[in-house]
Amino acid sequence: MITIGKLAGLTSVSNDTLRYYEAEGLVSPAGKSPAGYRLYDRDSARRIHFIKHAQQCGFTLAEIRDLLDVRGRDKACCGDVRTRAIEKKLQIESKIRAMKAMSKALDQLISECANEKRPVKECTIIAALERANGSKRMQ
Amino acid sequence: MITIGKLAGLTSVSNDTLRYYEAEGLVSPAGKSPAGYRLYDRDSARRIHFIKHAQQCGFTLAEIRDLLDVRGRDKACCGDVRTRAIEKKLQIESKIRAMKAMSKALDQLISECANEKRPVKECTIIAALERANGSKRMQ
DNA sequence: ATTGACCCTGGAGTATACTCCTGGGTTCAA
DNA sequence: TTGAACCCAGGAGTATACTCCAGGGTCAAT
Repeated sequence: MITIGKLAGLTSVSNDTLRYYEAEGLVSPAGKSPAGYRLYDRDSARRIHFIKHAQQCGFTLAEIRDLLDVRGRDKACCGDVRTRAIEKKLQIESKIRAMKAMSKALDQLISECANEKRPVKECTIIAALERANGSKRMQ
Repeated sequence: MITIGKLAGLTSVSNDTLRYYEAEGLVSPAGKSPAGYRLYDRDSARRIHFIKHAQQCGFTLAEIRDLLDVRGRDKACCGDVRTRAIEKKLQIESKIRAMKAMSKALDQLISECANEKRPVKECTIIAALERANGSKRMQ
């Protein structure tokens, strides 16, 4: 059983973040000392690592709470987890598409700008952004 | 000169958003009626369209305020705008790379999961996320 | 006994881009 | 003249994931 500071050091998150995770129902200490200090066990550390890695995979804390819940359920099967992973991957790919569209729109704007010295009044980038009905490249 | 509601209708943003933009220094009405109603001109509509399109290109409101500022400066040249567009494109591409890494990590997790019916205790996805030191695919 | 490092609760603050609400004044048509 | 539709200011609320603070208690070593 370790105190909050030790767990924080072990997992590279702050004490505040651990308390925040507890408030959010993600990780609870295994017990409390007589003085009211939080005491964590090994599973707590596993849960923190789980949270951090899931975040790196793009899951929000709410989704991670759900995953942790599945992880703790006896009747749950691998497919329950897999479904969530696939769903998240689709979300991420959709965001990537949106960002690629932005990147492409910017490319167009940048390449259309022939003369950097031109006064801003004649700037093609500004003009393109002002146009009432966005051209095809901006949706 | 049109009232806020008309401009809102013209540009497909809400009255509240227009007032918010004003508070943020993005668009100010050209004047006010005796009763204190905001009165907008044609340039206001152009500015709103500008804001919306720049948002679609991934610029934040703070960056857009800066772009609008450049747009209004006589001494500014096209290069000032172009530089910002290039910078934004780099930011977006960096985000795309991060999201592709997430997508790839999820792919690995999903493909490693051989048996969907397996109980969650043996779930390879859960296990991978718990591992203390993330594997190569998760950085 | 005291010092410093640690822990506690509860609440506020951060960033972004709005949205909604309260309580009131204005404009216009019937 | 009255009612609907519009406008105003000021402030609070939304989501996300923390971070920081005040004011206090606890623990180990000296």
